[in-house]
Amino acid sequence: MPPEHAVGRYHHGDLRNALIEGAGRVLLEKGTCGFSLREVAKVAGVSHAAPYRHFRDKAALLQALRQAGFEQLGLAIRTAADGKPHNPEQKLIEASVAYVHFAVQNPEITRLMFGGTVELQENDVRPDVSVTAYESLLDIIQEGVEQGSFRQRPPQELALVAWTSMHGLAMLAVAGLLAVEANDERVLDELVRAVARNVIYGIVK
Amino acid sequence: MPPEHAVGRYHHGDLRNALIEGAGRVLLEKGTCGFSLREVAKVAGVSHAAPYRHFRDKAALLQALRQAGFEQLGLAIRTAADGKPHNPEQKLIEASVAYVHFAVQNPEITRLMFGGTVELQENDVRPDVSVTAYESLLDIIQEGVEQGSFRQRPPQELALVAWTSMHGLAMLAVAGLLAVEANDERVLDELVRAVARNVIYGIVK
DNA sequence: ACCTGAACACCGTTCAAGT
DNA sequence: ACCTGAACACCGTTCAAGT
Repeated sequence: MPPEHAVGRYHHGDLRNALIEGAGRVLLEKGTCGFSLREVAKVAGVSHAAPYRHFRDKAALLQALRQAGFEQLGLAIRTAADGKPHNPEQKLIEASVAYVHFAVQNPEITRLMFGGTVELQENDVRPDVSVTAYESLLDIIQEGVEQGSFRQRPPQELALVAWTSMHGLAMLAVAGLLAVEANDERVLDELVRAVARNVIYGIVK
Repeated sequence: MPPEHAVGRYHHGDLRNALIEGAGRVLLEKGTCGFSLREVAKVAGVSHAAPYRHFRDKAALLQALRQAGFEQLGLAIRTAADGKPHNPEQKLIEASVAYVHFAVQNPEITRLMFGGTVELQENDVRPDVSVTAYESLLDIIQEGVEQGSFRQRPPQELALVAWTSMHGLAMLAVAGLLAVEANDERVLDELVRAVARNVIYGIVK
């Protein structure tokens, strides 16, 4: 008789969530390449074959982490943009800061999300989730175009420019290729704002 | 007696270059995570222990590939910018196209270069090489600032904006997150040009 | 229904031993 | 000086067998 809220011995309670949680920890300390299903199983206190009852394979478990990451990032962007009553320009800047923040604070998840290492299985993947960041930007841009502060161009085009630039900054920061000390949050924030302002106001005179 | 231009049997000729060459092929078909030293050895026709005479470990071999990638990319950018006698704006656009082209045509190398998977060993790595792309852009920007067509801002700031945006575009393309069919070169080129133009001319009216 | 243990074909790395 | 083969501690995945 198994129930009674996670009984004395292992039949487990609910593995699956324990696996996802453990996978997050393993990913954090080993990185995407060093990530091992056997270690996740050990962390969760089950045999190395047990995870296969809950995930088709290693890639499926990583996908779960990836999806969660996309949702977190989307939320972070929207929260930043809706924070205070800004004009579209300021919203765009705050969204950029949030984007880069997420990346720098979750480098391994970010690599997993955008590295293309995990093959996006055609099956049960909703690719629109991965594009949530872009869509949040699109909303801001649309507002700016409508109220006339942005150029009269297709919003998708402008949103791509904004996405592209904050994504590049995030990726360079994660890769450690920015001259800035990435751990100094103040300096990084100012860098992000400077880049975003330049994107908004352009490079030419 | 070993010499006489790579004699009959294996003492090898010059392994090391054979390893680098084989490693490129293995990386191409297996990706950074699937990349295995034992397979490289097999491809080169030697025992799985032989590579250790020439590279400290697996990471060192990958580093060699990474360095080569940075040099290739830098060259591609400079070639594109110097191609025809452009003004700085056009140079920037052509450099962007070259950057994204390199990424899309060498996705695994690009991931290796910018993924941060290989720990940059403090030792014999010249990190400036990795930044060659940025410096090529800096040259173009400097020219634009001096002749007065770009804004009167620190060239490093403007170059970071340009780098950031083309890098982001390249990374999104490699990750397969652009709505565009990445194999349609024409469409991708136009997308790159559109983004670069927007960066140059800004988003606001 | 959920988990285990053994098994298979792979890894990276080291080290004595061969030429 | 350069390479091999065996050995060790790891992998992912499968499958019969246990509760």
